Amino acid sequence: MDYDKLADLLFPDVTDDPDQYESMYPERNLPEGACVTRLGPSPTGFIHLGNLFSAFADERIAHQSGGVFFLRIEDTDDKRFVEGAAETVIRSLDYFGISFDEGAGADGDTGAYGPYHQSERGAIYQAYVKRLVRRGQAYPCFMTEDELAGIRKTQEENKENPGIYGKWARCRDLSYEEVEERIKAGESYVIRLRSDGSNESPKYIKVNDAIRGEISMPENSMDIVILKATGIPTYHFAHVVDDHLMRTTHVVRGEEWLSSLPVHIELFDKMGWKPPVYCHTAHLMKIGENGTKRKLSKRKDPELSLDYYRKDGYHPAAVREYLLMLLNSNFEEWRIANPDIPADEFEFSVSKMSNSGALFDLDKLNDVCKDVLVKIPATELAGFMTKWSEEFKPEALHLFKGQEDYIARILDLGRDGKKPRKDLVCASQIFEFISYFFDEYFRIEEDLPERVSREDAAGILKAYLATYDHSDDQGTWFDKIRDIADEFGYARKPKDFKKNPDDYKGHVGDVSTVIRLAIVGRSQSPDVWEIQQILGKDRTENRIREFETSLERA
RNA sequence: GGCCCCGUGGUCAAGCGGUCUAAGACAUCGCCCUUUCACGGCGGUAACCCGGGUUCGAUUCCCGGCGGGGUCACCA
Repeated sequence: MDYDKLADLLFPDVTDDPDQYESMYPERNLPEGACVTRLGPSPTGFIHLGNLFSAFADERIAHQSGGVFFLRIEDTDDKRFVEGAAETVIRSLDYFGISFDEGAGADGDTGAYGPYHQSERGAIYQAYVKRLVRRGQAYPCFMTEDELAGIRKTQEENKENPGIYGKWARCRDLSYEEVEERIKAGESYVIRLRSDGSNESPKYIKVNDAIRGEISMPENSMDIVILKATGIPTYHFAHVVDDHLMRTTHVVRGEEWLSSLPVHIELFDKMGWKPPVYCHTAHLMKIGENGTKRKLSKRKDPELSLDYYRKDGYHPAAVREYLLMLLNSNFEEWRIANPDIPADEFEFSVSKMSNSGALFDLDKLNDVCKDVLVKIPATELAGFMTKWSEEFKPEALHLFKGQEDYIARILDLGRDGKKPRKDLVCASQIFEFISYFFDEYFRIEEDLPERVSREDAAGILKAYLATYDHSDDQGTWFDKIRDIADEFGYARKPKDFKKNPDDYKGHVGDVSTVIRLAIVGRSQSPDVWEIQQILGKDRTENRIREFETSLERA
């Protein structure tokens, strides 16, 4: 068979010498040890937690080493195309503080290694495929879908390995004439790799995965499709060509790719290129309905969607912190030792990445949020609340927009000192947490303490109002409450009550709870005196009065 | 089913042949602090999947089971 002739028949218009691309996209001029990574999302633009997880790793590996992190849109499947994918991806990741150095962008590509949309790289792929054909390492295949399905069926029945190899690769050795004839007849065809691997007695290949160490697998023996009937390459081929030409040094991807690694290794080998360092990450898991771990699925699990966290108003810095914890097992300990250093200064290491699937733990995320939010200045959080309500709680926007100073004072309640309060988790929770500051949301949510009668409560409030002086300092203020406790037969100090419970109706805590109830509508809140200072004299007195009259009325 | 990955408390995980009567964090329980809650402090419950080897000695190495996950497309 004259492969040159076959190559020209298949690709009459392709005249490019693929070697020209080697000089068009030379080795990157980077310092020793700098890594080049990439994110290659399909163009649905939908970024989920798994992508984010992987993107953090990519970003850290590149930026920590002084390398390059770029975005390549992998739109080789026209069925999945969505307009404006690059913008969506960039926006989603930017929200979490991840930025690209080059690649696909909202306003076109930047960088010298493009195009960064696979759909625009047709000429490059074709040139290399043509060369493969010329070398006899790839061939056209005319098998129809039905034929393929039939093969699979017999293979299954005979318990043979499924796939196109050996005798099943029926188009492997077609004559030039037959190929020419079938093309003329308008038959559609794909280009398959002519694999050198043996299906019966495969050699084993060893690959050093940066996360998993040495893994050994049977070599590839399948004549996989490298160019679809549409002339567009499959993922496998595009990955090999692109990551070589774009000079990617580290490929971070999910472990679902592990099983196609032999294909990629053979492809790199046939192309005469050195494969990148592979980093196969474990999947994020969740507990399924049957109580077992399973991969998070983007169709079934809302918590995989980034919008899920945006809706609840999880702060990006917290999500980032949490994901970093899952990504690198020693991050958490580092964080405990270095509570105030930016996360970027943590020395990320690929080898410390977990190789078993981590269960997503909302409790842990919430806890991380508390620690992260307590370090964010209140004014910044106030702005965050405005943005969040703009998108997810528009009916409450007026409470935040333009009110940032007021909100900041509220959010700062009890956050100073060496033991700051940590009650802020996420925007939706914060809204709920501070809702009593908004008159339209304020209401009495809980009952009086058990030890306080309705009459006593009304009396306590009356007495409180009578002695209330908005300019009292905190000490004076609470002394007055102790006096009221005394007056109504409650112990001035809880300890007195504990010692002699029969001498009192309760203790000062019960009395202050009544006041707290009047002011915030619930029995738990930050310091009431500070709340009153923010609320102001009038609103404070009004709330006391209103609760008192409501108690008397009933 | 073939192939591959993974297997330490409820969860995330240290451990890389003896220092393991197995660290830490979250969750949980109890106590302390305290006008409530939160914070903080102290303490408790709780784990090396099973069976064979190798070894003076296995959580750690090897093999076999078992369990979980992934993958076997002209999808990525």
